[in-house]
Amino acid sequence: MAEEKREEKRSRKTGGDRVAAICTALRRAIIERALSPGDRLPEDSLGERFGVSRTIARSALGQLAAEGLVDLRRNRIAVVAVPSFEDARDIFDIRVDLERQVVRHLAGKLTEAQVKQLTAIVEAEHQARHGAEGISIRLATEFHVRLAEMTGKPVLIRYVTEICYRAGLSLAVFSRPHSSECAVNEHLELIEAIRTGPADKACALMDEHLEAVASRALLQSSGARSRDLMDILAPYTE
Amino acid sequence: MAEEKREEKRSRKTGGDRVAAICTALRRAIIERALSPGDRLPEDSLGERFGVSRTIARSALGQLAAEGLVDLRRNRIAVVAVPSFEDARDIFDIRVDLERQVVRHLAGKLTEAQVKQLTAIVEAEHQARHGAEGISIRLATEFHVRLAEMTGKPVLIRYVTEICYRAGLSLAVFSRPHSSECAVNEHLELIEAIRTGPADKACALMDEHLEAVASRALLQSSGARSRDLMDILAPYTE
DNA sequence: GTGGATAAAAGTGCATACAGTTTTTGCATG
DNA sequence: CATGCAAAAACTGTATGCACTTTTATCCAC
Repeated sequence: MAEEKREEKRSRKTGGDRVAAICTALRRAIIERALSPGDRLPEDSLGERFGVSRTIARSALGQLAAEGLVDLRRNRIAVVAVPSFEDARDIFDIRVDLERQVVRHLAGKLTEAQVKQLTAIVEAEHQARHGAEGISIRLATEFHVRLAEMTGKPVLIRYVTEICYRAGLSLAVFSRPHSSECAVNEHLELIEAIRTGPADKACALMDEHLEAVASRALLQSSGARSRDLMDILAPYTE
Repeated sequence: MAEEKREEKRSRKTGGDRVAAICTALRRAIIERALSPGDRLPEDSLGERFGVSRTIARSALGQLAAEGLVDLRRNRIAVVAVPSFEDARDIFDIRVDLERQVVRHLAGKLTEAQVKQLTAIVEAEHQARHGAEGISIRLATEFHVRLAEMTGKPVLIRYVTEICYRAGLSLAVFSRPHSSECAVNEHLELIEAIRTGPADKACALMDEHLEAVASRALLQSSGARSRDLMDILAPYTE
């Protein structure tokens, strides 16, 4: 069994950045909730799963740890990060600022092609609305990431992308199943506001949207799933 | 010569995160301008210099690349990143937002000990005012990083720290020798405003301060040192 | 059974070896 | 004397091996 060499198809010569490939796969698995906060990510298994050595898997984990998606402690197995409630709040605060910048740069400047691209994503969100929840969340994230990419500003893109993924992970911890995304309409309104509107108006709408997402998830359920011993035992300690 | 085993003193047993040690050293070298944008960082030399294998050096470079301080391209030697002018501008824009958050959280809440700590840094800045320029820049950066640390918010601390280092690197590219930091007084005023003042006022002062630093460096010298072939040859192409 | 020592298993930390890829150097040629 | 071009040197990409740590499983006393 161990000797099976599956996936030997690809050229295997100059494998175009396999670390990045693993990162991409894991990011997606995390945002779609195929992986949950706290899940273990042993280097061996990871490497075997992707057909690479531990070296590569380890490097990918390091990268994801730098992005705040993975928790890496010395001599310990890596785990999907488990953001605290405070972390989640801070992540959303920063996200608001960053995305406001995105909107400011884009307001009134979207090309027709860009509008079409964004609308397509929202359309996909609409389709996925009753399917697996993970897909909805991924598409919602993709909407914001794509928006950032349209600024063409590498630095801004990098930070927005990272913070969006972290926000998605935070939601996995603190939002309960069905409170997540009724936000499809809000995305449509956003497109319209950015396309036509003055920057201030569009920014305000983005603020509102993000604050709504955060509230739906964070405020009302602060610790809904927080399997913290203290909370669980609270009713019993009298 | 090659066989010399210097630095064999330390226990060598369970070296407490040597990757982080290298990162710290390089970050500091970069911010102090001992390393300049574009300088080469071969894994071998780096490893030898720090008494570790290429594995560790490589990992450190990966980390710094994730922070935007190092440029890493496949099969190519790593170099200290060379931010473009647009990057620099975007970095400062993001910095303003992040540091505004810091100030907002801290306004009116600094303890006496914290004020003392900050004042000590500014004092050191004052001392270093006529010494090596690199030291001044490091201390100025340290002031902002320490401020962020006082919020106790890990996420915010991480992003502010990273963006401050990137800003420092940007200044290395775009600010000319003596335009950098006359900002010692501004730091003192900031401490005072944050200690006493209402959040809005302190935020405004921080905005002003950062905008001033950016202007002194970025606007007036847009490309002063941009050793871009196109610029250098422009006068000759008629 | 329950607690607890202890040995096996599973994993990480790191150096090293080797294959493949630039980059440099040295040399012959026009 | 510039210009290719080919061989050597310098580096990176990745797998693997071994030491050390943590976790899990085992077994024995009580």
